[in-house]
Amino acid sequence: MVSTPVGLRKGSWAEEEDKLLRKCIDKYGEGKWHQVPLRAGLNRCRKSCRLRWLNYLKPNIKRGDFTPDEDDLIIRLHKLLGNRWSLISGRLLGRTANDVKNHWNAHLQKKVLALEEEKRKAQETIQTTIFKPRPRIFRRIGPLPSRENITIEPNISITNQNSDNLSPSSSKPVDGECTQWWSNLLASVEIDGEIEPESNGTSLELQGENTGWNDFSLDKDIWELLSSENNTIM
DNA sequence: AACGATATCAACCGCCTCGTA
DNA sequence: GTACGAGGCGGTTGATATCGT
Repeated sequence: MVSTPVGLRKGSWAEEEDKLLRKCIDKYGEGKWHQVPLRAGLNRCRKSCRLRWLNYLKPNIKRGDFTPDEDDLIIRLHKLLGNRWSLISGRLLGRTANDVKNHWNAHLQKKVLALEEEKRKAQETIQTTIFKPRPRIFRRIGPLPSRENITIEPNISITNQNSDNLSPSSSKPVDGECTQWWSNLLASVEIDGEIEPESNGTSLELQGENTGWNDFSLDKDIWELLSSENNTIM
């Protein structure tokens, strides 16, 4: 055994020391740890006595392997609380903070890291199969329609309060932000239409007979989302 | 059987908080 | 307001056990 410069014992506890400490706690109860070494007749520091009692001698301390349920609870609580071992152990009947901490460092940390890595790889796999939104290409066939008031069937009207862009002559005033979005959209129209519009099963082909637009495609989901708002874009 | 690597866990250390004088 | 001591906590260490070669 190692001794401190002031003569206090360190290192593993002997059976006799455990007996003395147990007897002392039985007689005086827990607490007043500064008095325990004297009362018990132990040549140990107060902290050493407290630790030995809390982590080893205290009744109802659960020994043996952690159950899967306990593992699961520790992982969840650690996610919530971080390295607050005393709080975590408080939710696990009979387990000490030291036990939980050791178990985490020896087993669960690796397990959690492995799971996170697995999850990350799975996420990467999913991301590689995601279809990115394609640019919407509008092709004009025929003359541009008047911007005074563009109506997309059935009841979607595009109007603008800004006289520099779309005409204010429409029946309903429009929200500035939405108008800007549409203005930008319209400004991006390919005038000479060299690029063929892409077509797939998820896009919605619309015929704009009255608008001068021969065809354009819009993702169906987006379209439905937009048109669900009373079929009117502001 | 011998040895090194790795895992496990009890114990220690240093710091922080809180109560008290 | 401040100094001090006790209690408590989390990080780290070191001894021992177990496993693989």
